[in-house]
Amino acid sequence: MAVNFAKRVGMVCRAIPRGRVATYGQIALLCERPRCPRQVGNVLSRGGGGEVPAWRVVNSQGYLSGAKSFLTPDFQRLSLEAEGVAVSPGLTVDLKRYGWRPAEEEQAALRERFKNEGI
DNA sequence: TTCATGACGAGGT
DNA sequence: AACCTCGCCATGA
Repeated sequence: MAVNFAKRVGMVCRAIPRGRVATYGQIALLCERPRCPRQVGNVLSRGGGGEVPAWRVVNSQGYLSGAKSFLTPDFQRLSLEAEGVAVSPGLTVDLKRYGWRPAEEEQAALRERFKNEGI
């Protein structure tokens, strides 16, 4: 494999601040794999390379598409609400309000870490 | 090694 | 709004 995708996904997810959410597509971009949002989901569903706050990842519409893959179906919703993220009855969050928007410096720092750790 | 499987996303109907 | 189709490609069996 060219790079360790799973480790990158884990690293990026751990960079998502408490109280914010990121989309699969966004994670893929930050992993420098722009066409792999689906693979991000694959990785997370298998545990995501270490301890990862996978509940902060939602789809491009803000929907908690992975909710049923956690220990219990409401684990993701409860986790998000516990850190201040409002989850609608339809199991969606407002990306405008809670979407993570990493500064360019933070994105560069992640790329640097990929390089340093050879992943 | 090949092959089926998706926690996706964009575009179309 | 609510489907449906298709391209995508890292995993694991």
